[in-house]
Amino acid sequence: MCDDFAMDDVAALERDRDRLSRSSTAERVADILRERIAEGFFTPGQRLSEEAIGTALGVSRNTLREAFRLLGHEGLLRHQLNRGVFVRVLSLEDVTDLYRVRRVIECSAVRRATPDALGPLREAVEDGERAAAENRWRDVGTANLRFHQGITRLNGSQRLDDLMRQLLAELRLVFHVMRNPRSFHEPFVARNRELLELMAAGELDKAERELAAYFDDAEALLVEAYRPAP
Amino acid sequence: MCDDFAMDDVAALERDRDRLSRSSTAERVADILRERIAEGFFTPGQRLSEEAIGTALGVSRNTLREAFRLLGHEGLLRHQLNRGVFVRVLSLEDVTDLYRVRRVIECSAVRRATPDALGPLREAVEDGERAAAENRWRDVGTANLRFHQGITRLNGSQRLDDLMRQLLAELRLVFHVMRNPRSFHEPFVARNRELLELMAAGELDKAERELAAYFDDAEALLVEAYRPAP
DNA sequence: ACATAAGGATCGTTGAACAATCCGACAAGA
DNA sequence: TCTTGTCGGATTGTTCAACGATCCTTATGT
Repeated sequence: MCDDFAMDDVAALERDRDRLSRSSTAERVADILRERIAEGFFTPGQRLSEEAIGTALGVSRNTLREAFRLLGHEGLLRHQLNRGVFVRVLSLEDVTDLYRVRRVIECSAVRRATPDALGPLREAVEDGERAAAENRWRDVGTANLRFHQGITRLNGSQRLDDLMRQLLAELRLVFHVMRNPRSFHEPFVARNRELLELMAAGELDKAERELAAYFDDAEALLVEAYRPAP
Repeated sequence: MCDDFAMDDVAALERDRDRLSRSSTAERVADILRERIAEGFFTPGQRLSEEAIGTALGVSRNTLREAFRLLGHEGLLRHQLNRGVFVRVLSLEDVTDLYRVRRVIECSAVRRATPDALGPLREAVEDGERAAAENRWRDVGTANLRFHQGITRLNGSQRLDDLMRQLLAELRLVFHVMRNPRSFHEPFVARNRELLELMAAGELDKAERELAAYFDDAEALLVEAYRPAP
């Protein structure tokens, strides 16, 4: 009888799991498009045709339009009335603003670092170092984004985590335009390690100053080289 | 001839301005709904019926669904699959997170205050004081929100301004649930004045500490009294 | 009282249709 | 040759009708 109750309980939980993953078609289409943009399949400036994509994905235009609206607020798409939807091309001002926000959020986060919260950051740093040693620069970039998402999480705010996820997705659009990702990722592998060790040692003021300098350098490097199509 | 060119130039620019303000019906519907939520016409927890609102506004359900998607990301609406769209009810955790974000953003902003940038803040403080003297507590709340949007603007970041606009709209949902807005606005009229004067005097460290204490107090007051419907 | 089935309301999606807008190609005029 | 105007085609934005799926409420049976 106690065993019977446990079996029913487990079955009910499995049904709940099924419900958690249900989503509307519009949301699933948005997921697909989000991934395709992140991996560079759809490139900055490209127009997303309702007709073509609706046909390719086997969904109606209305559903696709809902999906486009879902992505609009994430800074990935730009709607132009009567002309369609385009993958965003970030301006130099956008890049500058991205870094301004990152300074505010990530420098605040670093001041809250405790050694027991650094596990995921350590992992990202190690993954980045490994990928760099093997010349996998795309993977270095990915590990770097994880490192910064991890820093943000030190703030302990869901909203800031969500915002940073979006900012890093936008930044990825910037990198898609760049010709040589190695030059933007390579210098920062060692600096991520340095930041991590400063935080682990509790030298939080120093970590914050180092992170601010890091952003100054990263921004200058990017602004110097970023050439969005006009 | 040189005069003719100048006249044509001006006329072309005016036409561009007309184009700037054109928007799709879905966007205009979202604007209307956003205002109606902000003013409390649609209240937290209320379900927004596609049928009823579509009929009332004279737009099709598809257009309305697009408008709902536009508002979803602003934290004003909550989609529930197969059950409809509801005006968000913020949880206590939401309130706590809102204040966490505000501390990060607004305390960073205060450190950047310069006397020549304080005009709009001064105006908001004065409007708030005037409204309080006349017992217009809703207007006090509005002036308070303007003051804080003004603080955020000191960061000089469009993205942070947009984020704060959204956070303050969410906070307004919290106030709609509260029974006595006066008790939440009154103590902060004088504290806004104090913050303003500290910034004007260049005492930025002190202003930042005062703002952090302000948020601790405001959050505690709100968390103590906020009772969202279950 | 509890469980089950049925009915109604509504959401999610599809597809067709039409009006409006935009862009490109081409022709005409200076 | 360059500029302007016109037209046609492509596409977007919106509406409408329809249908299946889901959820909630109500009714019925045990």
